Amino acid sequence: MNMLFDDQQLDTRARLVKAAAAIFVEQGFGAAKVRDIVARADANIAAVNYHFGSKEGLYAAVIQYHSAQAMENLSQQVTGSRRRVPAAQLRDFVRTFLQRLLTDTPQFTMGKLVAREMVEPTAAFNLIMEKFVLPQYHALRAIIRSMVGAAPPEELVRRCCLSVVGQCLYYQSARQVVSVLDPEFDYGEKDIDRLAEHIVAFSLGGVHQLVRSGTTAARKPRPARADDR
Amino acid sequence: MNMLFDDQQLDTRARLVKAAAAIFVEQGFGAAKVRDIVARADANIAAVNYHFGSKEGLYAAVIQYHSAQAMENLSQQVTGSRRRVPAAQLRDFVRTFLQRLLTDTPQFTMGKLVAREMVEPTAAFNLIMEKFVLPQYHALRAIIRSMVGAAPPEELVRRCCLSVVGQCLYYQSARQVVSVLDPEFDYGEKDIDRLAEHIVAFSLGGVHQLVRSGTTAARKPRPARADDR
Amino acid sequence: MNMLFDDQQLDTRARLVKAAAAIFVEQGFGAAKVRDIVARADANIAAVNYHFGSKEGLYAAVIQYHSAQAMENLSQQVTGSRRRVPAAQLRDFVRTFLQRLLTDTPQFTMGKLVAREMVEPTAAFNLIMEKFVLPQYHALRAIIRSMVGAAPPEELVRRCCLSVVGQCLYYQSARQVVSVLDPEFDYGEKDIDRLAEHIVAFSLGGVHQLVRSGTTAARKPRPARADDR
Amino acid sequence: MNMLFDDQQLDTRARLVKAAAAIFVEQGFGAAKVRDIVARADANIAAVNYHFGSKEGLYAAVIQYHSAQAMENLSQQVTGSRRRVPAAQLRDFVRTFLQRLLTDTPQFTMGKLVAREMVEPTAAFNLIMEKFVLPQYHALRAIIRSMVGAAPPEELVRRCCLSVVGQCLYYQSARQVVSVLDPEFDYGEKDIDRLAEHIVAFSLGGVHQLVRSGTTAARKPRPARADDR
DNA sequence: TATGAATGAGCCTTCATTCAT
DNA sequence: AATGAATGAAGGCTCATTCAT
Repeated sequence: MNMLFDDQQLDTRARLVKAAAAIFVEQGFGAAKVRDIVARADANIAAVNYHFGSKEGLYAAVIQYHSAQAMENLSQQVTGSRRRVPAAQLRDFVRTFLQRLLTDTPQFTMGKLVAREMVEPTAAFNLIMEKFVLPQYHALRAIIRSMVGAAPPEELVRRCCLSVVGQCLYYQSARQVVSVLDPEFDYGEKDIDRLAEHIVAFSLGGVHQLVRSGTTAARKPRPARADDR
Repeated sequence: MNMLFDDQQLDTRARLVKAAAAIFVEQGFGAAKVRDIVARADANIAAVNYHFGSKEGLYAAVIQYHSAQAMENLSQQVTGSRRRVPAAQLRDFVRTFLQRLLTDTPQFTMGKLVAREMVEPTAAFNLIMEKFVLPQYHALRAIIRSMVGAAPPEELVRRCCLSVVGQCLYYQSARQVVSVLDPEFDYGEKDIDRLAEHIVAFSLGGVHQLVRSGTTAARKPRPARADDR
Repeated sequence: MNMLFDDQQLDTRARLVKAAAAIFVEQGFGAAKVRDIVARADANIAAVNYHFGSKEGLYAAVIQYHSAQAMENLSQQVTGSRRRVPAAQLRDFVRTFLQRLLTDTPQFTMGKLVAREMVEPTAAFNLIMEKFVLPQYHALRAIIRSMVGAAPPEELVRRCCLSVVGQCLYYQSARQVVSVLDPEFDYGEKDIDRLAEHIVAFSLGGVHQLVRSGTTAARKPRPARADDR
Repeated sequence: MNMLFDDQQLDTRARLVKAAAAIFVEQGFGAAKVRDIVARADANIAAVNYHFGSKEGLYAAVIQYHSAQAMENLSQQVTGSRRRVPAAQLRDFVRTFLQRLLTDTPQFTMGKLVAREMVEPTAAFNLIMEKFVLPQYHALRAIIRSMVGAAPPEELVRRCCLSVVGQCLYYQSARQVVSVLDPEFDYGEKDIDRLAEHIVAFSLGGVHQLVRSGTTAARKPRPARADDR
């Protein structure tokens, strides 16, 4: 049911948002030039000011435009894997997270833009946090919590979340490094799936290890069980 | 052997390199202004082009200037922990890596600059890779390899390395996010030590889990064997 | 005979003229923005060019719209004080002139607009001269002439007129200066009345002095004669 | 002793100030374009920002540059006519004031700029008041006060000052009107002298009339005389 | 060797006007 | 008759670089 849009059929406003998303992702807010954006959108230089007030306004519009859809995607994803075991939920989360982050299809631009905003915050940082980062973080935290039980302190859960997210984000933030260390990794669907498997396995091992060892202020480490994974 | 430099005693060239390092780390290459750099170095506006040819040349000089010392630091570190068990070597590596990345002392600027270069590569990317990233990567790879033995494929080792590095780098790249999710984490020495403990424990668990499960993307984990870990 | 207009009942054209008058007076022709005018008139951005051809056309329309009423006002005023002695006529003239210039009621906008046009002429200058300035000037000239008799040359009468007008206009053109030199002068009705008294008395003294001394630029004032004044 | 400067011999900074003074006087601060100024000064577009920070900074520099000389001129003028009778002092004041206001020689630019600032205040208004307006006002007030004695209230003196200044300023602010009403007045030296005579005579008559009549808030109203009005 | 001045390309933004419906 | 969108010229300003001494 994916409609194919010819840019010609979109109005100027939509073309600007689309072009801006691509260029902001490629170059970052500061380095992006509105002249490049309007050229790509086949619009007039003054159109940005007319529709969005300023370059910053356009940036905020890009975020707002995608946030509704992103929220829905997340809730679908959470709902869809709610009845599965925690490890499977984690697998779903990581795979989807990586897809959004690494896939080059235009519908997944936001992941890259969000990643950029984490590394190089702009005035829209709070908006990004609220609309994208925190919802995803809470989803992940719920999964991790369901894996470790109620006993471990919040701090342990939080650090495990950040360890998971950090592993994923690295492949987006440090693409160039990855392409040097692992030239065969071409960010295709298959690569991403295998990477997801790795991160999930690594993280499951990490989480269980922490629960077992009870470090990081853990109050009651539970004994390891045979079916842990 | 740490010489104390009074800025007044440094020549213009050295003052420029020092000031540039600080500002490039704070703002990135693109956003840094040479006027700010020369102001901080108490030098003339034309000094950058005179001494280094261009803003890019100054950036390269900053990297070159620090690379020798960095190499030495790394080899000392590697030598120092060579006789310890792999887990302890990993602990040393992670702790040092995090210190360089997160500590605000001026002598550790390069870690942040390298982190920035991974996320936002410039013309100096290759130089950075060669002088900083690859040496550290090889050191980490050797540690991981010594943990898993000769059997597991190179791909598994590489991914474990990136999982370790990704966890560390996230705390530098996404400082703003961390400060929202964990406001009490203030990047002090104690915080960094505890964080290192977490990442080491998490990563040991992850590595062992992957060794247990046999391959990077194996669907059917084999039963754990006695000599695991 | 003052009709009360509800802005809602005026058509776009009339609302534009009204809004434009206010904004042109406040900011001058050059600094006024048609976007502000149409916003105030609750009209479309294209309405100005549609109805008046251009910003300049709107400005001309504002002047035209008010000129008919202004002419009538002046003739009423002249007729009303025709049978009084010249000094009383001058008092009427100055008081009315100042009221139009200094009072903030919207029905007296034109005085301020005319004052602005004198100081900063635009393409509409000739229109303003013909419709507003010259009629008033001729009225004032007639009063002065009736005070000095037929003997004094036209030049003397003209300069006296300009001296009277200059005194009045200063309080409009240099409002900011007046508010510094005389902070208690708040352009209220009472202030304006007292100011009119001053200017009339000062000007009567000036005119009589010049008549006594005989010529405009006499170097050696002749002794006063019995029939002076 | 008037040195002739060839613009080529002035440095960029001075050429900018000179060109800016002329253009600011001609067009006002808002309408003046820095591209026109730098073209006239034969300088680069970035020179304004380099030397003065901004267009506003250049405007302030123009004022500052002329203020020192203006202060000195005024004090010389005051000293020079101190021993003369008040009427002669007034004649000196008005003549000098008019010359600065109306003469087209470049050394007298400030008068016109100050006049413009009174009518259309900018951010530099306070500076202009302090450096130009108030000193001249105090000089004039002293002259008027010496003419009327100590008895009349300050308000009367102030209004007489404003009446004198208003007459003078009108010939600058409303040049276009004057050129219509009095086409032969060409702002030459002779015209200005005769105008000064008129304004002085008119004002002397005005001041004396007011002292005689004791109006405008006089504390002790004298009994009305038969020949009043 | 080292500097303060000068340069020009290019940035975001503003604004009166025109277009297409 | 009237509108919202679109236009393009032009504005002030920034910045790495080069010039002239």
